[in-house]
Amino acid sequence: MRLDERKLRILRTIIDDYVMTATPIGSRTISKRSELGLSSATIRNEMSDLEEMGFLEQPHTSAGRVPSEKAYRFYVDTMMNAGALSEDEIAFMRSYFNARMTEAEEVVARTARLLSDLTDYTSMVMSPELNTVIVKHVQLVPVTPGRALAVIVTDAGLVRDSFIAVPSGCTATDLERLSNMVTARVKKMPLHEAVEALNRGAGEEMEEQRSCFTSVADAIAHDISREASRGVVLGGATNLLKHPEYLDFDKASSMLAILETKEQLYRILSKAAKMEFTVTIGSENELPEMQSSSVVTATYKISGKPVGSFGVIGPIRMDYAKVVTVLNQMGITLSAVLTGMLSPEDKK
Amino acid sequence: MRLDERKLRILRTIIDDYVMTATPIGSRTISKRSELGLSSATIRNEMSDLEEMGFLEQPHTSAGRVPSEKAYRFYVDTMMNAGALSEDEIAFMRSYFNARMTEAEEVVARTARLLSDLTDYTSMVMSPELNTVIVKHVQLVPVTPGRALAVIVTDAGLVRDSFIAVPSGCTATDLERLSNMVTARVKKMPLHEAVEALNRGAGEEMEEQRSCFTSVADAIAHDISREASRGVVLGGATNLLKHPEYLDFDKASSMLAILETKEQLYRILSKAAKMEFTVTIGSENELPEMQSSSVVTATYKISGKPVGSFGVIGPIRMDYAKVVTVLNQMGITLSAVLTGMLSPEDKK
DNA sequence: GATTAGCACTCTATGATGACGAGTGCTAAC
DNA sequence: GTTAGCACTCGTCATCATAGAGTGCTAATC
Repeated sequence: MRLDERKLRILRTIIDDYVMTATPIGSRTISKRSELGLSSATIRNEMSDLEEMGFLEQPHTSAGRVPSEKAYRFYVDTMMNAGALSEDEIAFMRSYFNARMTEAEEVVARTARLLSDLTDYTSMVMSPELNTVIVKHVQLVPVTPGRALAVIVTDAGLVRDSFIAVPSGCTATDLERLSNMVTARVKKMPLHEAVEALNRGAGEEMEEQRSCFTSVADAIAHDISREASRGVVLGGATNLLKHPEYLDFDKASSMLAILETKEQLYRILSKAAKMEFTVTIGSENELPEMQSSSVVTATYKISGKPVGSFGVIGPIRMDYAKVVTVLNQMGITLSAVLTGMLSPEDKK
Repeated sequence: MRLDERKLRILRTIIDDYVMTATPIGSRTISKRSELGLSSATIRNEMSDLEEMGFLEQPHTSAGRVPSEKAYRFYVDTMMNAGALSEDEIAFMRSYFNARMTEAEEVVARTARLLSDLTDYTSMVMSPELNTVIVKHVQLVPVTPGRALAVIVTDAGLVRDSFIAVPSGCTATDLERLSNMVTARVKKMPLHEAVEALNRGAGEEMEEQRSCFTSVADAIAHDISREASRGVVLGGATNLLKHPEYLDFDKASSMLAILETKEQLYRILSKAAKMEFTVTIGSENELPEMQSSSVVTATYKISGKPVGSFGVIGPIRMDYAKVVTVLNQMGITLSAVLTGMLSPEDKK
């Protein structure tokens, strides 16, 4: 059977309508709504065909029909035209990030909020991945006699810090000298290489600071490994409850549990970070608990280099066109904001 | 009417039972459960009295009875014996905080998790309040030519940092000098005084670094004001859904919305931080959305100085005795962990 | 040949009805 | 003061009938 122009228009109308109303669509509704000027009987025949082809499903005999996952997949792949946001909307998005923001974490949090507000779905944003980023400078700041703060500055201008223990005999001057030594050691290395370099052990040149040295190495390694659990920020988790598909108690509950632990989300976003866009519909998701939801993701960049991803989670009946449009614009805006914020002097 | 020993025992049995089962308790149940050896008819009379006194309520004529808010209040104030956790449980709690943790934020996150796991309610933990804490040292770390990281070290060993903009002409040495100047200026001041001192403007001694100086002041002020939104960590938000009182959709939804924004929680915890313990039952809560829930909070200390609070949120039908016991022990453990972590050499 | 009107059929949602059971309050007996 | 007994209340649950939405099929129409 061929999927001719008329069938396409009918399918699109059904999808659009169902995305809005979340109730099965009957032939009469389509007959009135679409501009085809066909009677409900004709539509019925077409819908019957579409069902046979796997694009529609009937919850039960006397209900209307509902788009299948295959229909959404088809819609996303070939029918959807992802428009652009209006000037006003883009301006609004920009204005959401004000100049006062100084930390990447803050930008990430705002992004999550904005995404969930704009789409009415739940959003998730992975904070920038720094492994590919290059160490520029390490500074040890004395805190109490026994401890110091290790600040690791990277080329993109992002910063990681963590506490380390130092021998209590260490003076501020010692730390200063140690900072310089460590910096000399790891300068221009990507983070993970820097860890290795430090683990390789202290050279003879810093015999007496050996224990400090290993502390720094440990701290960095620890910091990187911890990233998994802290790297995802959620927005609008309660938006889930706005959609009738989550009225089912167990569904809502298991979904919220997944959102809460964040580890799964981190996995999803990490995987998605490899592609500019991903749309994962229902059973295409790996997690069983997510197979009645859909996930759309996009990536963002700093100075042209992809460093993280973000996305929304919602029911399979999702307004994919709108979501893709918003995510697309958000990727552009977010990349610009981060690039501008972190390296104001080298906007390319 | 007097509240004699027998009435007390009956009331306690009803509360205990209701906390477990969440279903109204009938006279027959009590007659069997309690060791008083009384018939259901007698219990009925007593329950009728208790209802007249305002301790019990009937959802409808032919249901059992349910403790009123007044009953819980009375229970918490006079009947409850907050036991202690067993050695094993305390050991478990301790083991949850391992030695590798270096940042207060991480301890806070673990605490939230642990609290919600132990109680089955939703927990919230406010991260340490540093306003009362004294500035010890300010260090500026160069990041990119145009910006630096201002690290503020306090006497308790806690650290705040934020980015600031600096004139691009500034060299590392300039920053080093500036660090020393700023430190000299604000040393031994509480954070908010330090802000004022910095706002008062640069002295003549640092004419040329004036703009840096105000940047630092701004950054600190900004940092403090931002505390409200980032200072609360949630644990086990989905635990809410475990309790039948939140089966009502609107209730669950509005509650989750409150949890999500966190600002209200910050307000609650700030207020509660003034008292060692608080128990707020149902309509005693200020927020209308929370009047069908209860909140129990406690505080924690660093080196004997109260610096923050934490608590749980659950249905009015809460196991107050257990919650208070857990919070109490958690306060002790958390204080010890933080004190030990941040100033290992001055455990008092 | 495509389209449509008409109609029988299916299935859900809704609301009414009645039996059941849990629990109470009261009275009279112990 | 306590308890057995009983009538009464009220919510829950299952049953049943009805209305309405939607379909598939057939026959008539364009």
